[in-house]
Amino acid sequence: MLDYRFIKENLKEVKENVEKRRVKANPELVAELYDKRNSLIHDIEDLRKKRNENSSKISGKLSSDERTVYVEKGKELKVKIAELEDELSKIEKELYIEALKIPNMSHPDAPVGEGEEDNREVKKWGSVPSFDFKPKDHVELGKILDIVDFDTATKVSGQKFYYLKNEGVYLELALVQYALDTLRDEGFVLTITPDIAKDEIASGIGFNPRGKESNIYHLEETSTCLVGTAEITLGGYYANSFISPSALPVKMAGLSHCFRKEAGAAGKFSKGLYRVHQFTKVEMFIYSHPLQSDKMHEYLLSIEEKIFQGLGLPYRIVDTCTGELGGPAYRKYDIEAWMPGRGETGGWGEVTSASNCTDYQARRLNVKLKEDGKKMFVHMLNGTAIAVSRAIVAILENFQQGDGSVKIPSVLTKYSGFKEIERKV
RNA sequence: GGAGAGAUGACCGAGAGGCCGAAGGUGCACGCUUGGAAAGCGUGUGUACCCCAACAGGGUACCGCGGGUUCGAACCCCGCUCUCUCCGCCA
Repeated sequence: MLDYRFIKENLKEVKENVEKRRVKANPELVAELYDKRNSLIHDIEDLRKKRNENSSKISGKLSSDERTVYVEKGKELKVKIAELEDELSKIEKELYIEALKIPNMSHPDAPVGEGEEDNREVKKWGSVPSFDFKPKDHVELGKILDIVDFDTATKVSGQKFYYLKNEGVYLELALVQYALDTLRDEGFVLTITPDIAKDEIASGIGFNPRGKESNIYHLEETSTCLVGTAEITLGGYYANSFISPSALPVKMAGLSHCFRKEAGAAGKFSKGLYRVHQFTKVEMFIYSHPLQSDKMHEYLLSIEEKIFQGLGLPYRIVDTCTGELGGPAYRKYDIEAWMPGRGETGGWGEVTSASNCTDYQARRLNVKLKEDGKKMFVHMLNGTAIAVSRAIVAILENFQQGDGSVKIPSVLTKYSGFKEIERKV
């Protein structure tokens, strides 16, 4: 979230940004509530001061008459204070809820726009494969290679679940290892994170753990949820703490499962592995000095590129437009890999996303840094190293052969133990 | 899951209704001392928010979290969470 005072003092800019982001939020109301809150606090503190003075008089030697007077006075003050405190807590609740709706400010260079079509393509890498046969999509390939089974998963778990089978299993593990090795070499601290997190952590990151629109699964009778990404568990790692400036940037990688409800997300590009309720992902996370975060953002993107270049997958980089940034991001780069099975002629499909969330998450999670006696919130960034299910889509579809077999990127073979997957049916 | 013990500032640790934002110690910072260092001495050393031009000053709150009792609560009462020990269960 943004700082209340910042909202009030930069009302014009915040309003403009809300427009750019295409979100429903009311910065003016926040500023108003903030003022109301402050004046209430002022009054309450004043009364509390009186109460403290009054009660300290009672501790001295007093006649019983005097004593009674002060006690009565104290009782009066107590009632008044309680009234104002009730009012304050209402206002604060409202203020908080309203402030939460306000998105992060946007990077001046982020393209302004509404939807996908307004994203700015900043780079293309590799060449889109041309086939001398009609390429299959990954669903069909998964079936004939006998490595992905949707039908049984639908019976057992429901729609948008899948079993990985046979080489599919090794393919997932190989991708994970490849990503982890890459990140280890980059000096990241490797972790396997919990797949469950407390609501307060999830919402600190910017996920709404409850509610119908929420994309994440809340666990009944607990105040926890299944993580939609390890961004949550990695971002919670340093919640409520100070990080020493000399330790920055803190670079962490987290392997986790990701669970997403994806309610109402059915669509033409949602088939197969592209949009599923559960997948495995290696996530990168950086706690950065505020002055370094733009640079760290580029760094995360460069690692993502390295990983996809290593896999030999053609991709493009997109600078996400303001309407698509989501609440916490200040700027976001997506990598979209070429997916020949997408639509009639193939298309780009998002495989990674790197966001600079500046201090938006750190403020709620209370992750600070003290430098020269000054305290500030750290900047938090996240990026996908490998979202396994989507990487599999791209690999199967790009590296398919005329006979339906699929060649495996050479960087993976030392982990997978095979160079290609042969057709089984 | 059952039983017990505990949760105080960066850390250790006092405290058992008003004199406590909190003794003492350690650590840390600065200064003195020294050829230099150690020791020693002195001073300082939490967080958040509000007022304010002010990292000058003032105020309020915070002793795990949330309620309650009281004129007044770190201290009393209730609920919760977490940690430790023992038992059970178990990959």
